[in-house]
Amino acid sequence: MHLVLARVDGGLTATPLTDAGAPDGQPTRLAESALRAFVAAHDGPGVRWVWSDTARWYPAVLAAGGRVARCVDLRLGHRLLRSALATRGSALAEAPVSAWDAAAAPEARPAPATQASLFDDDLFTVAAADDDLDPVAELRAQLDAVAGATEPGALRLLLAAESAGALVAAEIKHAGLPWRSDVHEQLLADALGPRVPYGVRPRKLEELAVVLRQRLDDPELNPDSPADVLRSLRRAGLVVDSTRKWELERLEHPAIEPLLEYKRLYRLLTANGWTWLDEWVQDGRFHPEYVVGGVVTGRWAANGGGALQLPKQVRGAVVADPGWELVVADAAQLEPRVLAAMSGDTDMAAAGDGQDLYDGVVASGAVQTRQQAKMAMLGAMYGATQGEGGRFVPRLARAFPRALDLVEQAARAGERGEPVTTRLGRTSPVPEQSWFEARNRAYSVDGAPAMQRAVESRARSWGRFTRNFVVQGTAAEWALSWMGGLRTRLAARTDGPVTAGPHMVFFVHDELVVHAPAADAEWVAEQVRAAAVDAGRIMFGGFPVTFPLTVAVVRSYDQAK
DNA sequence: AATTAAGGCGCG
DNA sequence: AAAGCGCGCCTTAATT
Repeated sequence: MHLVLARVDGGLTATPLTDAGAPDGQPTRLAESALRAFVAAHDGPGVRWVWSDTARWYPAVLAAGGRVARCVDLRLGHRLLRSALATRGSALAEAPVSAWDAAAAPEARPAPATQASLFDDDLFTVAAADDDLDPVAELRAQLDAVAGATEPGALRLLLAAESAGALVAAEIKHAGLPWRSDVHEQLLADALGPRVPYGVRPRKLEELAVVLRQRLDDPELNPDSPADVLRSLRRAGLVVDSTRKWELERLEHPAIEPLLEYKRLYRLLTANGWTWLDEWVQDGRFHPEYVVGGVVTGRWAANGGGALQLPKQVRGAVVADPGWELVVADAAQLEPRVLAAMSGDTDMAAAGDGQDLYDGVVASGAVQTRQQAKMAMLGAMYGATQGEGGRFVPRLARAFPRALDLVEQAARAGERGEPVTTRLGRTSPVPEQSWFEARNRAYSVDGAPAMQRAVESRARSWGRFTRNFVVQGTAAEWALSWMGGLRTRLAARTDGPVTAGPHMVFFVHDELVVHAPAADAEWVAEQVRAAAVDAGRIMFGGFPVTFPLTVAVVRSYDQAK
């Protein structure tokens, strides 16, 4: 059954509906402070909590020590179904833009918890009223759209996975990634020197700056300014177009080594230095705010703190609590495996069966080395035409025609301005109107050749986007299925708050970190693997593709891999 | 003073 | 001239 939560003048209603959306009893009226108890009393295997936005409703439940098994995130569903090819023409897709199309309003932040407010009902405040949103009507519209869709089963999986992901994201933010500030600070001191106030150059950087000015014979050089550095390098007689790392690495000059070191440390300081630590780590936890579906392909984005760019350099500060372990799991060569499965390429799937997929490609004879196999595979999925990647793509196409044909077809569709879809039906955007207008103009009687070249270039660019969309998006669906399944498995282990037992604390596209009591760690590792097997079946049925993981049980994140 | 663009680099 | 995909976020430099 569905239990639809809504906010009405000063309180909440919970409206029971059947799985099909029909009335299933009287709505219950309750006070906001009663939500946690109500959830605890009514949650169960057959229940789906329906709400406007997980990010607005669920934090209050979590803060009160509660949790839910399943939910329907209406705003995420709305966005998927409005744009999906499979629901084109549905009432939901045809309706004018409404409040459901707006981004979710930010979560109402409870006042900082004081000793008194910890026991105050105000802490459980959910969110401001969504007066213009009718979740019951919206749920029915979504159920109707799915029922009339060309592939309702896939869409149901997609919606369930997206909503499960929303629960995971909220729980990760709630629990936080264990973070040892003292370890981080030691690491910064070792690399940069003693802590300095914001705006002051740390000792190690200052020393490198002195060396740079001397070796470039430029006493005024500001190494923080790329334009300044570029001028200085050219004055020293170096032929260089930018100060990008890969370009500098090709140069022979005594200033290059300290310059690269300066840039490396400067990056550490500005991205994950003392300022970051002060702003993002509280009470031994980093609380990443993920944006579910924040990337067009369906990948998550992150808001603040750079959760999806956590440098390997600082992962040593991620340390399990005493008596706990981190279970770090990484899906090996996820995207090529997804491509093999979605294209039905049994040869490519076989290349990855029970081994590193790139090694399997080498064993197939298509290329000579693992590095070539990797470059070629990435090149095929990204649309490389030149360089190391582009060079070996044709060999891959001969060895694995079905897989390569799938991405090729996606690229052609994109070049024509058509949408493409993932395995479960997430649909790519189409180019802006101006893209089509420019194309039509270029191919009309007065289209200049330069104009046509520009248009063709834009078309190929969009084709590379759609080429990658189908693979990256389907991989994101696999990852959502993996996480959602793991979440259910972990939840069955422990009652009570999410953080009482093993729980997810970090996620980066194809990698997961679970914080687990030491006694549970091996069990968790098994569950992580089992969830990956489940995800493969959910997405690709009986197709013989495997999704091997590297799983490590470690004390700190840097010890994995 | 505030906003936008460009350069650059971290992650997958 | 074009150049393998998707992001977020830091800084400096340019613009309003």
